Amino acid sequence: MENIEIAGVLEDVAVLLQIEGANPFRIRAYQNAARTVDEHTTPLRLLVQEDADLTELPGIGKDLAASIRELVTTGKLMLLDELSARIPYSLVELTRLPGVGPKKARRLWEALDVRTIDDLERVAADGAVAELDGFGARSQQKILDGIHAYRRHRDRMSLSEAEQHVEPLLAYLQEHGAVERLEVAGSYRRRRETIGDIDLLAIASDTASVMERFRSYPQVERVEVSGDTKTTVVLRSGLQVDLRVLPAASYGAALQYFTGSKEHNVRLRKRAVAHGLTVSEYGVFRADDDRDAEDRTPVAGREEEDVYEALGLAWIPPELREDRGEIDAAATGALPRLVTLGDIRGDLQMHSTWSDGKHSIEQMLEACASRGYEYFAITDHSKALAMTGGLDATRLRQQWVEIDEIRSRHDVIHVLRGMEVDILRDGSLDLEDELLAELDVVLVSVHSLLDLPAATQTARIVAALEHPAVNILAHPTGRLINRRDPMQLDVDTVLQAAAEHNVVVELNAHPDRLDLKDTHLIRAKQLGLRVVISTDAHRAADLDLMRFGIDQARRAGLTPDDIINTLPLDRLRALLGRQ
DNA sequence: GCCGTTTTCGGCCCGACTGTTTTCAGTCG
Repeated sequence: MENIEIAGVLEDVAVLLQIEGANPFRIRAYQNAARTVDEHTTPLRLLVQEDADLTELPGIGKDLAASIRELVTTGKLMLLDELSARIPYSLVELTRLPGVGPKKARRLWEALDVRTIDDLERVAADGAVAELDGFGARSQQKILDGIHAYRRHRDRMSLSEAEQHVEPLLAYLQEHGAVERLEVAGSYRRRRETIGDIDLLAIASDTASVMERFRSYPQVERVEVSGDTKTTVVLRSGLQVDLRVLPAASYGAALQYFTGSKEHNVRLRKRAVAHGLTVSEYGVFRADDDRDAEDRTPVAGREEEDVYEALGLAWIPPELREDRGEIDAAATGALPRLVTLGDIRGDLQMHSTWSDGKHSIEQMLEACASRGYEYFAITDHSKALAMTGGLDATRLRQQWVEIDEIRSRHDVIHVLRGMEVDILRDGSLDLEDELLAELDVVLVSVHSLLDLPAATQTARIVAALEHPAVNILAHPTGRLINRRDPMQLDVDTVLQAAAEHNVVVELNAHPDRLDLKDTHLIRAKQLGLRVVISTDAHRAADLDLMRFGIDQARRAGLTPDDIINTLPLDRLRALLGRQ
């Protein structure tokens, strides 16, 4: 059982406990444990095998350690069986509908025998929900709308897609004269790979007219909530957007609060309490200040930096705000100097017309040069990927002739001879050793047989990494966000093999891939691995996707030193030299 | 159910909005 599955079971237990009306702190303990498990970079099943002490993990005590052990060894959890004997397990899914929480799920079940979303849709359509105490016609309609939306938008939107909806909205709001300041907070600002909804914050001289303009945005499909300080709309794209208009004195506190994450904020508030302070979206206040809210004088709140400073912390970049140790680092001056787009000196994965790229090597060179790069690698596919026009030995040598000719005409930017070589079924490489030895940079990756069993897939990739010519493992898990799950793979074993054989792991910057993901990159860094951020461009414009890779790298706390394509060419070449 | 530079018991983060309430519960972030 993988960590994500264990975490899922613990989350379900928490929901069932909520429906049952259990002690809220016990519920929170399960939620916290689920998160710890989900974020843990090594599979807990390995720790269980080694008989490691699970109570060393944050939020895991004696009972939860035993539960995890039970899940890993038996695949089941007695507690869950007991709970689902009393409450239908399917009520858990019901609580994922907007407006339906544990209490309402229970009421619907007890009064109307609703167990599934389909049940709920039927009784709501019949009008039975509106008759229940605590429900009405509006909440019944909201439930029906929620079911519709749930089925339509089960997946979170990718960050890049969300940007395409948010940027025009920002421009539209900025045009309004009353808007003095406007920013996106939430997971969008933290640059998470997918976005649930959008949190906008604004300072405005005339709140009501800004809210009116927001509600009138042409892309608004419906208005969910509209009050003095907050309006929520749903755009035609299905994206929910909240706008909060705030006084300038609390803007920084609100920006901090609504940027989150929730876990980061919980940790921050606990720290505040320990310092005799209290933090809310209105500011930092002294805990002993018991005047009415509007009479209190904030210690800080106007700027986000002030909020952190009041708590004895350096300002923390939003990408790090996931409660993964960043608050301690900010307290001790140990925050990493995160990589930026400006640190990048080249791009080490892209395709040309020699295989499935849309532009010639010369055109890619011009595009890289215009982005200020010192070098780039042409890494067309190998022959196993016939559908992409993958290169065999003969055509690869022909490509090198063209590269040599191009090199002779350009001395500002350097072209590296590379290839994205397919890893075959048995872990061998799709190119002869003599040619591999003549390449400047060798990427290997899996494009076929993505559904092998985990042990087989892991062994296949590890075997490829053992080949002495390999420099980079490209898009290691093969996932496509919201479209294709990662390969069944023991990522930790693969990373350890990469470390052992001096192979660099790729952070594929394409927003549909972002592979490796942030937690994997954190683990890679722990193992001392180096990372390359590459766009995998198939056309010149794709080179601009680099920034999504930078976002993801920053979320993992990576610095320029962790990333090989921040190196100047001579040091990069030395690093890529045969091991 | 977890946790401990006051603690092994007694805490555990905070506020807005909605709908159905006639003073507030539930949900959400």
